[in-house]
Amino acid sequence: MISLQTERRAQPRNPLSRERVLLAAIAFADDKGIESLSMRKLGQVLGVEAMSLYKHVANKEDMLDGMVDVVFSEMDLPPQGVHWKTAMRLRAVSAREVLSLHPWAIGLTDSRMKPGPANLRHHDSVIGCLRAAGFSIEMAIHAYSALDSYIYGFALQEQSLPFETRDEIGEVAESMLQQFPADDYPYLAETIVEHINKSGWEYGDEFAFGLDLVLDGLERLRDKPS
Amino acid sequence: MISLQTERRAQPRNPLSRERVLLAAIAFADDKGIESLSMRKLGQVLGVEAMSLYKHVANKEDMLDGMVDVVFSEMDLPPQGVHWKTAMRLRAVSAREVLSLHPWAIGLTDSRMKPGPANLRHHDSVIGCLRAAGFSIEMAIHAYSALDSYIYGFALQEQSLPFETRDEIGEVAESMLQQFPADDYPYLAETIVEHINKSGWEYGDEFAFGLDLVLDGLERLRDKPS
DNA sequence: CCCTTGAGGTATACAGCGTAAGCTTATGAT
DNA sequence: ATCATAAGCTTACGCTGTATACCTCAAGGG
Repeated sequence: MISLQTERRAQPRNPLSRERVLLAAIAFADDKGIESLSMRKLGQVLGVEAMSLYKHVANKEDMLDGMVDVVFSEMDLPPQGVHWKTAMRLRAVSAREVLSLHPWAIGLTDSRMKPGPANLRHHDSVIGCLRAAGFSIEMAIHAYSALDSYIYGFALQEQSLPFETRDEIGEVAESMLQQFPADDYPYLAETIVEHINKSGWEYGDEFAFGLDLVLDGLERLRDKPS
Repeated sequence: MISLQTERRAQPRNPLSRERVLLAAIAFADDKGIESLSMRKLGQVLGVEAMSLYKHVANKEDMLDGMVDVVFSEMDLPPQGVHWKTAMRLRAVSAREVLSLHPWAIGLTDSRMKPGPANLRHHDSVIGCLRAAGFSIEMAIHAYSALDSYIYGFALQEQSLPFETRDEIGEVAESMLQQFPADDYPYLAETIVEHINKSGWEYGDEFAFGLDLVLDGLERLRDKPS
């Protein structure tokens, strides 16, 4: 009896916490995909019954919100003390990197309606960087909207590509070209055959092109009234 | 007996079809939200048992794919015979419009992995427009990636805004400003108070700004090697 | 005209889901 | 040692997608 107690105290169950739940859920989603993340399976991973999770999380929606905010907290904020373009580029690259590490996050749009503290902190920091660089409030809003649209849109497209590695591109391209008569979509076929399928093309490399397009455009407009 | 048969023939049950199922599903999702679209409820709307739907649709995933392709078919293709910038602007505006009419479509990223014919047709047409305007294959890929990232990203942000009408902006802004001490996110607070909450600001108006930013940038780079 | 046939629709059933309600157990303060 | 409280467990309910087997009925060939 007493020995049992001491044994138990020797290895005390370290209790769950909201943070442990969120981190486990993120790891699960990264690994097996968000669509197969269920409360029961997550409980199993944590050595716990499903209902125990509800002591640390209001419900699944709340858990997803929390997961998204953790993801936001992983993104670098724009560093201070450097040119605004450099700062914006660094935070954009970091944001894309994080979003591609957690591809499920971009799809949880419900969660973005209730932004968590990390999300708000991120927004504030970006706007602050732009304002400090001399952007008017109006231009800062324009700039933020344009940049974030591009970043999230790129992450969304990257995630929904039907291939993940370079090797897969060839297979997918081939099977696509077989499916349609190749005359139905001539330009698409040309693009695939002539370029995508050759050389070391990777979609990820496209990110910098569009990002610089937006940043250069913003620089030109910075001081114009709009 | 015979009269019964003739009566039945007078109003023959017009059978379901894949198209009718898809259109009803789209209407349902537009109306009640994609998250509450279930096979049983959809069957109910169509006056049919849930399992009947499976005669016209392989499974729910296939149905969602089909819905997304219908949405793509609603987007205007870039018109021929006008300046490429005009054509691109028109198709971009149409795409955003369609995506904001069917806000659920942008989140169905799984479906974009198996693009339907309307989706492929759209891609082909856009690439064709750029190539005809003198873009190299490489530059056309760059341009397409940049434009679509911006369009989808904007649609995604627009959808995940916590307000839908102008009136709601004020309420949301007020409740947000109350929630955080206002010193935590000073720039965010400033932006909300000084600009967003005033005047006739609407997020939708931001679309044109970023779009022209990208289009102008592309024009400048069109003939450069990359 | 009858009979077959196959497509369209139904009935039933099952495993898995989120989670409400009430219970037991472990922990930390008194 | 006691006891309040937090952590975890059990059970149960209504909902989901869909496999399987069945029924019904209009169309076409004999």
